[in-house]
Amino acid sequence: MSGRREEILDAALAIADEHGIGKVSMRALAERVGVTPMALYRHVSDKAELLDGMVGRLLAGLLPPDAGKGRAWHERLAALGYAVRGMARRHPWAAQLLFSRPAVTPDAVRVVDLIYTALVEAGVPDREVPRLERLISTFVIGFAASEASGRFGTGSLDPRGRRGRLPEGELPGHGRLAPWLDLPWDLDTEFEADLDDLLRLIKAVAGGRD
Amino acid sequence: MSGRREEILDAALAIADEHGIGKVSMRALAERVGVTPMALYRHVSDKAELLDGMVGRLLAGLLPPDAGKGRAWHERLAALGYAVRGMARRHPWAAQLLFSRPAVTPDAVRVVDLIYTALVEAGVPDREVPRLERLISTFVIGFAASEASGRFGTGSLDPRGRRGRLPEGELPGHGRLAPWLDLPWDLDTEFEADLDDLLRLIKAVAGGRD
DNA sequence: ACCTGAACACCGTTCAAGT
DNA sequence: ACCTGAACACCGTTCAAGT
Repeated sequence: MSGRREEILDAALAIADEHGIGKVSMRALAERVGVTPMALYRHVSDKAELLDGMVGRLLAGLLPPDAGKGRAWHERLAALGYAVRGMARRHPWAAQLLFSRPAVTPDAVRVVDLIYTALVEAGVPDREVPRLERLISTFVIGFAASEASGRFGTGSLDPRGRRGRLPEGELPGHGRLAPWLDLPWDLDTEFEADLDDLLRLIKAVAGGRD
Repeated sequence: MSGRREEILDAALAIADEHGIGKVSMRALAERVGVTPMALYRHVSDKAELLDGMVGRLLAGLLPPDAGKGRAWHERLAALGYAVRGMARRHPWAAQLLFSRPAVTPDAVRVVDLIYTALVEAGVPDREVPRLERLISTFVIGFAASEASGRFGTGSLDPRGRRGRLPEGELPGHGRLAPWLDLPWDLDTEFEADLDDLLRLIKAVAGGRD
């Protein structure tokens, strides 16, 4: 509709990408658009609605143009997973926001529908499909948010520091796994292995019951 | 150490539980403690450090006093999962914060160690244990955060509203699953089923390779 | 050691007024 | 229809000063 609203969302995305979501204020945004803060409220009802609009923009870019036609269900699911993670890496501020609101915009519903149809095609019983969709999307968004926020740490340094803080013997697990915890690890291959495991889980639900 | 710091954290938790995390400001906190805002900086270096301290408090209450001695690995994992979800239900503001910082406090490391030892006992190959720990904790925290923030919607009303927004035929998945989407659903049994599926996944990794 | 007062550089949002 | 100015009720944090 209004080209002004799109211009405002463009500017908000630019600020978030350049300086972090914390710098996206109505005042800073207004200055970037070249207008008074109050003028924004003509095109956006709220700051919350502004953030929703920003997330909506990213969701719109998530779907493959052909919806993955001609590819197997597990390829379509994996592609979507990689797309979400890639989006979170390009826009680290976005992952946290995905947790805050239900998927009600048209683009978000389309993404959910893509997962539904893939799960149905995989042979998951109809009544289990919505639950598995939430399981998968929760994990994928959670992984993206963890990565973006630094919850996964940086690798080799962290575990070493952790073991140092508590007395030996109080952390038997860390002690036994020490050789693996000291190794640098790669989130790309980890995410790949996680998606593999989730596909296996889907197949188990598809084949194991009903 | 300083009893003053504990008093400050108590007050911050009380404000967050009563009025939401958004009302936890240095100024409001100071007033509740009965002191000037600046006095807080003697006991807390930062607002970020204050939030870390609040999360630390909750993590300390998460571990079973006996570390689950005498119970099977899958019982210990499930108990921890329910504990995390319960915590997020009592303190809805906390789940989002768990995503923001790596688990480096002593209590957080103890929780990670509990999962490590359970996975080792389950027969998961050592080198896969850290990855599976991250997979499980990411899902559990993600579920808790989704529930606390309303990402999962409220049930019956939401899917009906969703389908209405897009033309028929554009959402084949929603169309097929309509009977299940209109049903009210229960997050308690959903979380139980999810944990079951994750335990199955763990067993598959434990038995299937290496 | 512990706390205060005043100040700086910010917020989101309302409301009446301008063109 | 669209934008502005001034104002209200807030923020986190620094810094010099008090006891």
